[in-house]
Amino acid sequence: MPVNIRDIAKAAGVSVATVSKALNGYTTVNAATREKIMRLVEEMQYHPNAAARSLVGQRSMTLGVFLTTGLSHPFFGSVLGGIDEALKARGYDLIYLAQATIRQEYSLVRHCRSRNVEGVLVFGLQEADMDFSELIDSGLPAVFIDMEMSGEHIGMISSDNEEAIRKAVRHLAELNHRRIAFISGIPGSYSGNLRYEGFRQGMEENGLSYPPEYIAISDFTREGGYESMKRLLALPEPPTAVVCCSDVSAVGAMTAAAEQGLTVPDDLSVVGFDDVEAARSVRPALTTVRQDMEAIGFRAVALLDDLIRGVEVPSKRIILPTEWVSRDSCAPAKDAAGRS
Amino acid sequence: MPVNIRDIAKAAGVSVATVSKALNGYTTVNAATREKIMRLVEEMQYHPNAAARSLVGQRSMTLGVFLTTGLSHPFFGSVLGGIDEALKARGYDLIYLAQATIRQEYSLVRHCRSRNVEGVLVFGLQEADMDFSELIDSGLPAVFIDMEMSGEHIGMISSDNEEAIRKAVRHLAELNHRRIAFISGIPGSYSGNLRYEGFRQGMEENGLSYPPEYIAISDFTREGGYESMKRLLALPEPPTAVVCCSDVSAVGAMTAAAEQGLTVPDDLSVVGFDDVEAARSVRPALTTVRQDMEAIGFRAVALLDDLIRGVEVPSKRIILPTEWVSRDSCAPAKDAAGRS
DNA sequence: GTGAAAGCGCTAACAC
DNA sequence: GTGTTAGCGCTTTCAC
Repeated sequence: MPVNIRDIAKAAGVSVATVSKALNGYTTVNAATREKIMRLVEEMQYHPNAAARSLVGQRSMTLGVFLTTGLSHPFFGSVLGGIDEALKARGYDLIYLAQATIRQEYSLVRHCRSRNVEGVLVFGLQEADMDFSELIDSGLPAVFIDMEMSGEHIGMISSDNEEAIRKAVRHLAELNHRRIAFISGIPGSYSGNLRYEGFRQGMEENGLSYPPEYIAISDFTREGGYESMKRLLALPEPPTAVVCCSDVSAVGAMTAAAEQGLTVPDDLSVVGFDDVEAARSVRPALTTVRQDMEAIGFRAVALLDDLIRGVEVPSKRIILPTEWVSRDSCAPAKDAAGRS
Repeated sequence: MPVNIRDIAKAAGVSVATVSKALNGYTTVNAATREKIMRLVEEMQYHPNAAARSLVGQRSMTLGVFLTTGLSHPFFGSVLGGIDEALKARGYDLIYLAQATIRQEYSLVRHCRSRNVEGVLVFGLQEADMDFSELIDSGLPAVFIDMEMSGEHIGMISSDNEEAIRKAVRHLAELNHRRIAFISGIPGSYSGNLRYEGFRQGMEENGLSYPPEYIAISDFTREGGYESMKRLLALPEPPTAVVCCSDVSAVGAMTAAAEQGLTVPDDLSVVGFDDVEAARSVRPALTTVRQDMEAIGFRAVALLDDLIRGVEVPSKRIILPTEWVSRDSCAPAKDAAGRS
C-alpha cells in the first residue's frame, strides 16, 4: 500500500504525467505546480517504485558486486566505505551477487540481466577464482578492483603497488640496509605480484642483491607474517630489514621478532603496506606505505558510472599514487660494529 | 535486448501465459509443452525480468542488509558466508543498503519500499548506531543478528553468549584457577554485555570473587586485547587465567603475556571466543568457545524468509548453542608452591 | 504547461 | 491444457 504516482496526482489535482515530469526535473512544469507536487511527495512519503521505473526502460540504478566472503582483511572494509560514499553520491544501489553465483551454477551475466544490473564491481577476487570471460564478453560494464582486466566496457583500479614497494626499498637502502627481505602477499594475486616486482626492481635500482630465501612466500595475514618472519630470522644470515605486503603481516613479523628477543627498529626495520588503523596503534608505530582505500572504492564506482553512461573517460585504467608514512619501525642499519 | 517471455512464446508456438505457467511450476501445463518451453528457455538464455515480476505484485525476492563497513573482524566474513548459502537456497538476492542511508538523510524504510525489499537483515550494528524504531514500526520483516529486538515481524539470532562464558569460567575453575580476569567486548554491544553477564554469573556459581580491576574494558580487537592484558599483568596481583571476548583479542592478550616473559598456558591460561582460523594456527593453539558463525548467517536468512512468508515459526528469537573447544592455552593453576 | 494513452515484461483471472 | 486480457507503476510521445 505504499502511495503511488496516481495518489500524488490525485492529491495535487494534476495528471500522473505532470507529476512524473516534476519528479524528473523537466523544466516545462509550472513552478507553482511543481512546488505543490513536491510538497505532497514529502507529506505523503511518496517514493517512486524502482521496479516500475526500471521496467519502463529507464535506468535501474543498480550495480552488482562480486566479492569474497573472506573479508577479514581491514582493506575490504575501507574500500567498501568508499564504495558506499560513491553509491550515495551517484544514486545507485548495490546488489550483492551471491558468492554462490560465482560457482557458475548458472550464468552470472544472466543473473545481472535479469536484475537489470547496469554495471558490476569485482572486488577481492583473483583471476584464478572464476572465469570472467563471459562477463567481459557480455558488454556489461565492469570495474575490477586490484585486478588487471581490459575490454570495451571494462575498467580497473588499484594503487601503484610496484612504485610503492620500490619506494620502500629505497628508503631502507638510504638507511644503509643491505640485507633486506620481503614477506610476500598471496602468490598469483595481482597486487601481490606487483609488489614482488617492485621489490625486485627496487633492490636492483639500489644495487642490492638478496638470496632467494629472503623472499618469504606469505598471504597478507598476520599469521602468515609471523611464520615468515620466524623463517627469515632462522636464516644463518638474517635480514636487517623486511618489507611486508600488508600492515597486518608486518604486525605478525614484529611479533616474531619480539619473540626472538629482537628490538624493532634497532635490530630489525619493518615496513608495512596499507596504513590501516593497526599501523598507528602498534608499538613501535609502523612505518608503511599508505594506499587510499576509500579512494579506491569511491573511484571504482565513479569509473563504473562513467562507463555505464558512456561518458568519455581519460583512462579506463586508474592507478592511484601511494604515500610513504614514516613512523617508528625503521632505523638506520647498524654497521658491523653494532653502531647505527 | 535480452530475450523476453514473448520471444519464448513465439518460438514455442504457445502463448505467453503458457510460458509463464511452465516457468512457475503450474501443473496444468502439458508435459511435452513444458519440456519444449524449458528447452527453449535454456537455448535462448531467457531469464525473467525481475522488475516486471516484482511490479506485477509478486515477490521481489530481494532482501536488504544494513551493516557496518567495519567488517574487519573475521566474524563478519563467516556470517556473510552463511547468509550467502541461504540466499542461494531460498532464491533471494541481497541489496546492500548503503551505510550512508543509515545516517538518516532520508528514510531507510522508504528506500526499502521503493526497492520492493521484502525483508531486512541487520548485522554488525548496535542499538546505539541508529534509530531502528521506524523499521520496527513499518511492518517490514527484519532479523537482527546479535541484537535484542522484538516486534510483530521482527526476529533476532545470536549465540548463547552468556552460557558460553559461564562454561568457560567453569572450566577454568575446574583447573583450580581462582584469579580469573575478563577482557570485555565493546561496552554496550549486545554480545559484549551478555558475555560480561556470563562472566559475572560464572564466577558467582563457582564461588569465585574478583576485584573490579579484573574486568578489562576492551573492544574485540587484537590491539584491545593486547593493551588490556598489559594492564592486567601490571596489577599487584595479576590473574592466572583470562577469559577474552574474542579469539582475536585473546591472541593480543597472548602477545602481551609473552612480552612479559610469561608462558601460556603454564603461567597464564587464556580462553577466546569464536573459534576463528587464527585460534587454530596461533601457538599455543587457543582454547576457545566455538560459535557457529555460518549457521548464524544461514538461519538469519531462513528466519527472515519465514517471517516474510508468514510461516509459523517456533520462535522469532533464535539462540544457538556454543561448543567448548579445548586446545593448548589452558592448564591447571599452579598452587602457591608453583606446582601445577 | 498539461493531459491521454501506449507500453515496458510479466502474472493471474477467466474463458474456452 | 491453452489463450486472451487486464493491469502492476511508471515514463514518454504526442495532442491540445
